[in-house]
Amino acid sequence: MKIGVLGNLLLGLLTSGERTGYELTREFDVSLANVWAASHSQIYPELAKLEAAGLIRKTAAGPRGSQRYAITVTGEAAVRSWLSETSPVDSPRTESMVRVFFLGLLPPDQAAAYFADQQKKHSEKLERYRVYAAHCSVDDPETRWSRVALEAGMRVEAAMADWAAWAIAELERPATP
Amino acid sequence: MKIGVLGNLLLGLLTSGERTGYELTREFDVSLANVWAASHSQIYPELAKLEAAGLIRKTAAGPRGSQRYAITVTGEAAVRSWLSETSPVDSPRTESMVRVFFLGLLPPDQAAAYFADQQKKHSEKLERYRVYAAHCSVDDPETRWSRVALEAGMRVEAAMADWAAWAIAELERPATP
DNA sequence: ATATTACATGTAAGAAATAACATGTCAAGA
DNA sequence: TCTTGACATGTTATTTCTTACATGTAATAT
Repeated sequence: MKIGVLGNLLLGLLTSGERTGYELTREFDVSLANVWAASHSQIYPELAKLEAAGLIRKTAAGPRGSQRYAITVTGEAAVRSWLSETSPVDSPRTESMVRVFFLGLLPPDQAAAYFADQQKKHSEKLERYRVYAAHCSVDDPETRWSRVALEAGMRVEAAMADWAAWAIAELERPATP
Repeated sequence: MKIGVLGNLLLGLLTSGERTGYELTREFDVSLANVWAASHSQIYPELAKLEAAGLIRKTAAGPRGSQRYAITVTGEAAVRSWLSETSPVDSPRTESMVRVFFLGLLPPDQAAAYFADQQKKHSEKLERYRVYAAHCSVDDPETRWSRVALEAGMRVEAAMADWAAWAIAELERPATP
């Protein structure tokens, strides 16, 4: 039974305490969505799979038929081994960058509009990250790693917003021979 | 017959001239792989699908059973409409950032080693981009959009390399109360 | 009372992606 | 001649992801 990134991500979350599927889904919606998106229709079956593999187990049943899951000793070993014995493989699927390659198919004003839109989106995301980062600190063991991840997000969004501004300026600039 | 990002990407490439499946595959390997990865086992069936939809057509058959494809008028209309009438949706799948959230499960030296590894990888990628960017120019209509995309890549890789260095420094720094 | 919203968990169908299997051509060098 | 490597195109099985369908509970506001 092979566990992928989503499975290990769920295991990782459960190392910091028990959760229901619903709570895990919400954690994806609010913070994890920026690095790895997943909807409840993926999460519930994955939890069932992890349970079948003995990596998590059900603890108490809550109010509205909610099921609380806790990580098992085997599960903790699995997530640790994933972290220390394998290397991350990022395979990019960045539609917004794909489009850049084909902007020549659009009239120049539409190409410029594309970058303006990108600049806006990245600036807004940067702003959201900044607000969130205010609640985190590398000195707080609770929020330390979120803060480190946010730092990457903020730097990347700032870089992308700057890039979009650069692109707009470059497109306006008369060609230098 | 709905065309996804991969299909539109292939159409986009074919707007700049006829290609074989093999040539398209290589273009993914060398440059496009940085924004959208695809292997030949995805590309060949997708080409068949695009042909069935009348968006591309076979032209000459080359040496080793190679098939050359050209975009049709319908195909060009399709890729233009994709560019102008839809917005990009980037859903992140960044395993390397996922892992950051769980570095607390590893001993501190292994966490630091993770960032050192990330710094190395991003620096190396930046270097590769720089080499490639030397062959491109925004003033050259042939390489203009590659150059713009590369600019984003270089800024992001630089930001990520800096981030990794920052993270290492932060982890070494004694906590400020 | 009733309606709405948030809580809570699933399944099913289809699309997309990965890894593996499978086959064959042509050129260059040993 | 033979072998290696680059060229060239497919299929199959599996996993992963998205979208939509489907159901029901508890709290709050009207």
